[in-house]
Amino acid sequence: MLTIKEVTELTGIAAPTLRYYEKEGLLPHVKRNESGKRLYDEEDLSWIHFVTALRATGMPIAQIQKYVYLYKEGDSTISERKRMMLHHKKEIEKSIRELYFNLDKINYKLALYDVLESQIERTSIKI
Amino acid sequence: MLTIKEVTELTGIAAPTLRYYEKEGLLPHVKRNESGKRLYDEEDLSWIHFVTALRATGMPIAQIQKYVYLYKEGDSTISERKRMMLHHKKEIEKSIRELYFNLDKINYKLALYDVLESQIERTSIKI
DNA sequence: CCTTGACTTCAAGTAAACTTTATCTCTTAT
DNA sequence: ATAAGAGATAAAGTTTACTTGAAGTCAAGG
Repeated sequence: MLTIKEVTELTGIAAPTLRYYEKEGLLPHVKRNESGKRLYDEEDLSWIHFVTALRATGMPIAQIQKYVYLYKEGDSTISERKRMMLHHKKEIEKSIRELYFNLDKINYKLALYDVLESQIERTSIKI
Repeated sequence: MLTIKEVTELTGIAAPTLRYYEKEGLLPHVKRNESGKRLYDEEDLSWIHFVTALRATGMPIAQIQKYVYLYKEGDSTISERKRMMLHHKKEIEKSIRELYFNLDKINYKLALYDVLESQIERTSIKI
């Protein structure tokens, strides 16, 4: 069982953020010791990693809340949770496609700069 | 020359957002007619598309402001602008890599759901 | 004992990027 | 001549996701 400090060191997530996630219901079943301090086990850690992956891929807190709520409901919600993940997978793939699409535009801009710089170079030689 | 309404229809960007971008200095040289209404030409449109690409790839407004400021300074800032674009290109590539990395985790989760569902199916058949 | 350090809670504050609202002006169709 | 519709400005409001601050609790070390 890890303290909140150990978890911040292990995950890089700030303690207030961990508390915030828990308060918002993103981290089910985090335990406490006798005096009320948080204790994280392996399962908590894997929830944290999972939530982090969802956040890093743009899933809003509210949607993760809903997912965790379904998780708590038990096995009867498995197909809905799977549907959520499938949908999110498609959203990530869409984000990646859009990033590539816009990356192309940046690369085009960079190519223009190459042309511009070589023009300036040639001009300088002429002078 | 297009009115702001025509530009919103062409680009899908709301009029207040176009005004906001201009006020923040992201759109240089947008002209006005005699009565003060905005008129956009081809160059304005390509700025709008460029700014949109930068925003869609996560560049903050403040950084775009700086870029446009450099652009207004003239040719002497070409190498710095190119450096900015190169840096941003690397940031986009990093985002893409991170999305793929986290997509893997989602796919792993989905695979778990497949296993779970087939288990439930088999259990049902047994009963 | 008592102070220090690591927690706790709750409320308020922050940052970024828009968006909305209120008020005003101008052009045009009736 | 006037009412509607498009557009302008400035200021305030909204949303999302944290982050910070204030105030209190508790166990351990000097």
